[in-house]
Amino acid sequence: MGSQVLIASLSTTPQSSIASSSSRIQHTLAQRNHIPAHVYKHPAAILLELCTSMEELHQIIPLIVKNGLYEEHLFQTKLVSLFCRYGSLTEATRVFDSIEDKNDAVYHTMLKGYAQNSSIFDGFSFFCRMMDDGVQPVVYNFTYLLKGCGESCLVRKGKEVHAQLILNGHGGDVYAMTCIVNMYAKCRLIDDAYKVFVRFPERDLVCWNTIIAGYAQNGLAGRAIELVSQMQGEGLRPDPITIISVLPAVGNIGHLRVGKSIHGYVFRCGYERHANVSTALVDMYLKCGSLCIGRVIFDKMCGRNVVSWNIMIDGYAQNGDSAEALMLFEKMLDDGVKPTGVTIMAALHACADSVDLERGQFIHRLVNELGLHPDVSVMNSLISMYCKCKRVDIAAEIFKNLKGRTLVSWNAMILGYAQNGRVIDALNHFRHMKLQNIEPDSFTMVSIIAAVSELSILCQGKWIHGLVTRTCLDGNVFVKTALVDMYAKCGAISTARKLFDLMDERHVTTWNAMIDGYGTHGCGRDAIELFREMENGDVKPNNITFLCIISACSHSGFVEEGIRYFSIMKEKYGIESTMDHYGAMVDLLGRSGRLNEAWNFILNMPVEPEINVFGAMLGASKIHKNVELGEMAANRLFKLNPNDGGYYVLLANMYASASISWHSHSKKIYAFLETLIDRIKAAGYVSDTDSIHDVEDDLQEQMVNTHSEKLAIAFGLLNTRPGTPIHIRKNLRVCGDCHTATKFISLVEQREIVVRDLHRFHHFKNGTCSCGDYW
DNA sequence: CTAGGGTTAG
Repeated sequence: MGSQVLIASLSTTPQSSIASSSSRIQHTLAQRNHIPAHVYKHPAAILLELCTSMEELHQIIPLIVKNGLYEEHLFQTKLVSLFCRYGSLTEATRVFDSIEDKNDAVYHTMLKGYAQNSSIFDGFSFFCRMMDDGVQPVVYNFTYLLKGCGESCLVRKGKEVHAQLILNGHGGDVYAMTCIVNMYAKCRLIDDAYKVFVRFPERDLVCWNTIIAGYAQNGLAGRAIELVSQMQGEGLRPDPITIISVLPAVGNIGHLRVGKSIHGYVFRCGYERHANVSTALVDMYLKCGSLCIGRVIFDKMCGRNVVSWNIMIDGYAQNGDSAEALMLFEKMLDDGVKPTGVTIMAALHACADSVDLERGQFIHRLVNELGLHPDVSVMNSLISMYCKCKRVDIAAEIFKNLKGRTLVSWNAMILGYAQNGRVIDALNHFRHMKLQNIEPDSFTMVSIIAAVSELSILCQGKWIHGLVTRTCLDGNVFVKTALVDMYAKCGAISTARKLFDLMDERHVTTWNAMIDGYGTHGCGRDAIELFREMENGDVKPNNITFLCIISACSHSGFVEEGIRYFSIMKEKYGIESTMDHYGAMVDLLGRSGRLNEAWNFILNMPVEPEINVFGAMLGASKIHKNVELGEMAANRLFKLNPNDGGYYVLLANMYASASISWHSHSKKIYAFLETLIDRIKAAGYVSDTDSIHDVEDDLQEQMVNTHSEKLAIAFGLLNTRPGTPIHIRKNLRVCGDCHTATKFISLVEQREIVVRDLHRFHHFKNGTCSCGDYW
């Protein structure tokens, strides 16, 4: 605006009146005593000082040319500098090239432009040209290059500059050496950074801040905090930048006590007026899990910027409070704050968590309006959101059109397919990714392993294990956990345990996977033993751990133990129950036959029971043939969701009629099955028609005898060598008759048969089942 | 032209 007035007046009024109106600027310029007064006093020089955008610059240039000032070094250098600042290296270079007698200053300015606005390699090329042209570099020229080396992680180049500086006798220059420390830290060579730092003859606040930020950014939070104390021991007081550098580290290790003491210091110094300091405080509290304190600071801070909003919204999203995250996001839009890519990613995260497709699509439109579609990270978040909302089709379309896909994009898609049960698509996508020479990472492998686990096919599982080993990703704790889970899901529970035992580092999900594995295999004792081991270790159980252990107790009939776990969850670990925990408890009580207790448990729940709770009640009523409670549960179920009620009825009917008659070998299988049934009947098997009603008597036996699991076992026996264990997977609960029949088959055929049903594993061997007829 | 340090993110 100031420039606009000046531009207007420059064309109409004498120079002197304009110059007198900007005496402060003129004074600054006058200090540059090597510049002739007629140049620095010229109004065009003042205009350039006030210039704030490329548009204004383009308006000023004709005036400079018209006044014959274009030949003056001051103007040439200033133009090069401004073009660089506004990001146009082309125009800067055009001005630079047109200068016939270039002075050192314009070389230095051009170098700065290249180092900051172009690839660091262009910076080095220009540096070489400058040397060839006989221009001697000054110390600060190296600092431009060092910054670029740090940003691009170019250690080799950085070390060259380091050597150059030492050779030129700048080893004691605090400014240059601080740049070196920063460069090593950014290149993740924090030890090298520290070696340079300790050799400083005198340490000022800036170099301390550099090394503190270096440790913080390299994940060494404790060391960063330690250095702040050390710095204070040397009589230096942390400034806002020290605070902003160290707080993320405090948050990362969740050290609330240290965070609070820093907060106290900030308060005493009055630093909370700095928006960035308050923002860093909010971030720290959120990362330490103290959402309320973070929110209070956020609500009363002045000068909230988009980063503050982003941190707050993401804080809620990360803590699972999607509703509050989205509420805040809308408030931000209402306040007229323009979202950035980070905002959008946090909001999409919240949409995905709450499976809110409608809002997700609104944000998708917003992405286009804001012109954020070239941001690959934002597009990756959209892919994840659509996958989570079961719209893999839309996600795949976005992926197809995505320019500059990253590994994250591929991972999001693979995970999406895996989570939506599209195992084949997941594997195909993985194959395409490798064909394009994109190297998988631990995230890729976790998704692929999870997808393969779905199949419950042991040989596939072993194949993926081999693949993981070949890609050298088998050291990652999450990959190993996925493998433990996979072996358990493929029925190889002892292999799972062997892998678990071999792990030197275990995450809470690792324990959960193993406990759940024992649970679904009916090894309740092992699950309880493992939980005890966990309680004595360093890893704290979470709400999923309790879900696994309660369900393990349920599968093995350890009702009292299950009840105890449910109570210590809240009392000892302060973990609140979710709807899944209530469902697991109803299952625990109901399955063991304590149906009235289960019903009372539902009536006494502090929150409204949802579908899963009544579903468990209905299932238990069915097992124990309690029609009265079963109907009550079913009624509540239909009220909550009529469609799901239909699903349950369908489930019951399908149970009796499922078959694999489509199979090409069906005739052969049916014939074989007939002889098999005869053989097990000879061994004492009696067909149970109890579970089928409304069908004519003579058809009943035939229907039961052709249940899908019997057909599948027959298929397995026909197609594998004698003695090979047979793995069967069933998406419903195994029926009583099939269970009995399978026991007999395992005896007469001398085969180990592993059946995975909707809830658990059954290991049949020599006429008995691992579930002890309890499931 | 005339130098060095900082915050959000799968």
